[in-house]
Amino acid sequence: MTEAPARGRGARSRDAILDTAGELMARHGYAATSISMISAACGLPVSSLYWHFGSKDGIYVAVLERAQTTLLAALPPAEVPGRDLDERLEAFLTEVGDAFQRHQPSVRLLLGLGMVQQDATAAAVAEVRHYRDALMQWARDALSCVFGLRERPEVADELARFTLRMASGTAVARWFDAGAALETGPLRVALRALAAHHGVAVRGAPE
Amino acid sequence: MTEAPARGRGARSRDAILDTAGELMARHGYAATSISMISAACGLPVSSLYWHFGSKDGIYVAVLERAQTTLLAALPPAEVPGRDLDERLEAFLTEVGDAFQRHQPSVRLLLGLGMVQQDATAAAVAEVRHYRDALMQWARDALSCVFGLRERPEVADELARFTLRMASGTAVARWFDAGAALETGPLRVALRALAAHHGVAVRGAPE
DNA sequence: GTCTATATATAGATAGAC
DNA sequence: GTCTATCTATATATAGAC
Repeated sequence: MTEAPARGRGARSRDAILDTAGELMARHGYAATSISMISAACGLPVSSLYWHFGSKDGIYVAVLERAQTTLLAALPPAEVPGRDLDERLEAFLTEVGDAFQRHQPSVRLLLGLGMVQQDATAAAVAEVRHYRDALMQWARDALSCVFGLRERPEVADELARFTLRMASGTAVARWFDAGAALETGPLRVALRALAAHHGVAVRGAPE
Repeated sequence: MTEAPARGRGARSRDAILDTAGELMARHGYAATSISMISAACGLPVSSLYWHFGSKDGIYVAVLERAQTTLLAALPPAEVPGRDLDERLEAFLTEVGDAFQRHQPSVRLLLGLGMVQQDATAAAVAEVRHYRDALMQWARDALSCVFGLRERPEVADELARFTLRMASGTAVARWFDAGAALETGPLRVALRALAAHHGVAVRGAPE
């Protein structure tokens, strides 16, 4: 969206800046991360940061943009494999749990916007909204595939919302208790029960 | 913990400072809220803020402390009323949903610490940990009462964790979509299913 | 594209009169 | 306890040589 990601000398600097900025912002938050901190951490002078991104907010937007791209690109296809519901549900939960585990910094970064949303640029907010929408749609599609909900979009919607909120809540828990993982076991039971509650055929009781 | 809350001239100022500081910090986050902003918003000079709280961090701790006290005091007794499981579960969910709705700023404030945790004082972190622990214990006790889990503490634990994570996730959702409420309907279905999954007697199928 | 040097504003915090 | 005035550090951002 901003520029091609892989080129000569300047592009490497660009990436280095985004790497360290992302790491620092994920750890300290946007407001608490200063340009000088980023400069010191990545070795390039402040003026270079401004040459590349124009402003602190520009860096922020670029960081979010990249985190979003990375995270969305890593999502598996919404066509969850598996011949029956149980296999697909298992595959879905494994994928979600893994992605959640692998992309901790991105998740943190994107969640963190909440605390600065009021001050953030329209561009930054839009970036995160887009990310959120894309994630939601993916979850909806994947769950629709898992439970066969092509005719019941509102159910797919509820299940997706449920799943994402549980994931967000777990991310929050991780702020206090590093190492908190997405509990896919209870989530599986809950999703099955919710589907069944809406009259979706769920071969075999949850227990 | 810091001083008596209701006295003459100075105490009113103290409260005014905490009110506006809490509001600003809940909206912008800790780092993005400056002493001068608070001073301007509440009318008292910066030196008064320092006289009362010593430092910006002191204000933060006091704000968290008060938010915690308020929130915990508002929690209903863990002895959830109701003659059968369904009545108690309903009462529990209503209470949680209401508290969640009523105390939005406190929740936001306490969640927000996550983003500054790395830099925050030990005192601030301890404050939030204590809050979190108290909330968790309350949920555990209440759910234990709802489902009759005195002999199954690990199940009560799982249900409480599940509930709190869902609540946290919903708080996050509210950052993007104001007006997002705790969906007690799906939560009820999920909790019943989880209890049943662990062999707890849950008279009547969830649907 | 990267560097040194710097402009300008505001941050957190204090001094001391009242 | 509250005020005005101020110290010092650091923030974002720019200028201009290389």
